Amino acid sequence: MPRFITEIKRTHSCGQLTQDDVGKEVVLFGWVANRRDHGGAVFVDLRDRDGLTQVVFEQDVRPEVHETAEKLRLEYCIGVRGKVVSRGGNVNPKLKTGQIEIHAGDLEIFNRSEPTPFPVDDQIDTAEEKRLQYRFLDLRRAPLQRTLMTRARVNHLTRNYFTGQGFLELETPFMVKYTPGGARNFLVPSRLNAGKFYALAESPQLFKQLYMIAGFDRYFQIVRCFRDEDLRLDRQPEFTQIDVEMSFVSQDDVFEVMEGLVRTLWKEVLGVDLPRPFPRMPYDESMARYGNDKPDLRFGMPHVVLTELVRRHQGGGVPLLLDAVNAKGIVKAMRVPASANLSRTEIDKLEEYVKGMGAKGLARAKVNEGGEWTQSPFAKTITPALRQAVNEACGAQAGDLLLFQFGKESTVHTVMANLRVHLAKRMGLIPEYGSGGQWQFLWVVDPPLFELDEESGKWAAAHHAFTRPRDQDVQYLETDPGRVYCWRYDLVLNGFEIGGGSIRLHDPAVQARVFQAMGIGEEEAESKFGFLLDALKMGAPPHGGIAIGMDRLVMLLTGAESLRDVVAWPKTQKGTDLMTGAPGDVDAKQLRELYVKSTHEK
RNA sequence: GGGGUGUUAGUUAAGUCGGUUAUAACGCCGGCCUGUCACGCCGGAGGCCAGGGGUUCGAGUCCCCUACACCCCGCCA
Repeated sequence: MPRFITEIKRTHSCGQLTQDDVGKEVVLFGWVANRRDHGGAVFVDLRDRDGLTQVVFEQDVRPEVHETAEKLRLEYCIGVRGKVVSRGGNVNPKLKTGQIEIHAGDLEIFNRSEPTPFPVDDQIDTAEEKRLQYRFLDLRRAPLQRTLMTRARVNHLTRNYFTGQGFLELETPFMVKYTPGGARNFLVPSRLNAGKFYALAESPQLFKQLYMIAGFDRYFQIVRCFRDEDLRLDRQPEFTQIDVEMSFVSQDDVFEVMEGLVRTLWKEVLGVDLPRPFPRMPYDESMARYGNDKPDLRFGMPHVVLTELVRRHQGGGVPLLLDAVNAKGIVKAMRVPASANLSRTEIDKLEEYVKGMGAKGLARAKVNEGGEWTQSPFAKTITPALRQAVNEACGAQAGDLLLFQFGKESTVHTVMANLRVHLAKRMGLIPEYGSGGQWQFLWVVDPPLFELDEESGKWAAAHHAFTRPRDQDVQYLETDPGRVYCWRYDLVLNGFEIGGGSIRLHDPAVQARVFQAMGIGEEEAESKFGFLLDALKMGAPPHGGIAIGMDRLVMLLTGAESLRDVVAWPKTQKGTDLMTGAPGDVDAKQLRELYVKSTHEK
């Protein structure tokens, strides 16, 4: 009897055969996705990454093969040889291959399978903990296979696109020098240099700039990055960036190249034509209207900043608001349309929700026909003038609910930003994936170069120290650093930051003034970034670039609910790998070789 | 570091007001079945109710602690 694999080669995939193949002798390899044993005939749905094909084993055609087929169980890995037969009027419309079936003449069981800890089917309702523990089985399921195949396609299309645009795919080191500030680094102890450490690169940032200075002109890389920060739904400790840098470019040039990439991906993967150019919004407007720099523009409910209004009305009879304004805080409101129809209980729940984010409470006002407020802590004391002004500013109609936050600026923004998204979900304003849902791309541009560090009172680089300030703002570097805006940009899609970059500061003289403003002395700058500062002095070209969060992009592209669904081997929220058990203990000997001693007490 | 949700059979869930033998579906095991495709029928096995402590005559159920998973704040230039 001939042997599968060595003598009998696979001829087709399980998603390939159609009516046109009827009569062919074919060989399929795959896994038993389902079996239906009717005694004299056994039906098996054979699965590979391409699809399902029904295979029939009949007792009175090949008794010995049928006998083996009776032993088949779910997830057995098998090879089948047989004839493609039309199913005539008995087609299965749910299957791509539903017009045909295979009448098996030969069968080999490559490997049996123990009962799997959860069903390997398309309906994923297994606890994620179990899925991550048996990730290889989870990945056998069609939805995850489709996602990873899309991811592979994104990789391929990206390489094609950039190569076609004259970019060079160049590599950068993972093991780099530790630099304080920014994201926390994973550290790698050096065996050959006692007491010294490498850091795993949080991005190729400085190296890609050095490629520009070296003259490579156009660089891209699909590269793994590492950051030892707390995890989120859209954050993994190791993640992949589509990293890009270009010489002799303006912000518009960068946008054009990147919009071209994104448009290509959406067209090729989804068949969607994205409008061009992508809209842009100044950073300050984004903060004011949406409370963060990554607004989801698929729905409205913008914030209304009332700080000036309250100031003008000297509090308008509401001491709390006046206090907030006098303490350099801000006041924001959001109009929730009457249609939301929030119950008292629901609003109380919202209050608990915002308190979890540091809010002191959730002031509210129900607007009635006359524009008066009810169910509001402000109702009794607020002056009609301020009330009317607020109603007008918010565009409040009878039946609407106004929600307020006031106090520390950053808290107000965070709370209101999350509240807006929370309510939109509750109100069903966010289109579901595949429902003709919109793709709201947005460039958030023109942010301040510095932000005030609340603890130290010092100006710190809002992004990194090598972002180019706007030429007209350079004059304020010494006198009013908060007034200096810069060539920094984020690409936002549906409320997720999927990329960010900047035009770099290539002028060493301005660079020195930026460090000065941040309180970084020449010596400190030299020790941290000496090599880059040297390089900037030796004919550095004007340059800029961007990095796209590839995992996030694929997550949104595929409608996945979490980064973990687009990363083949993800970590849990505590950074562990439930399959391998990483991170784990190491031998004392290894630690000694690395000059490392743990201070952890068990 | 903080706030929230959850943990019951291999899986997904139910379990009322604290009450005596903890249910169901799917899966698994045995048997029957030649047109199923969520196959069907008959029979069966399967439980440290996450772990620990407490309240109680009595705890899956109430309280406290811990662990793990998930969501969020902080953090992530």
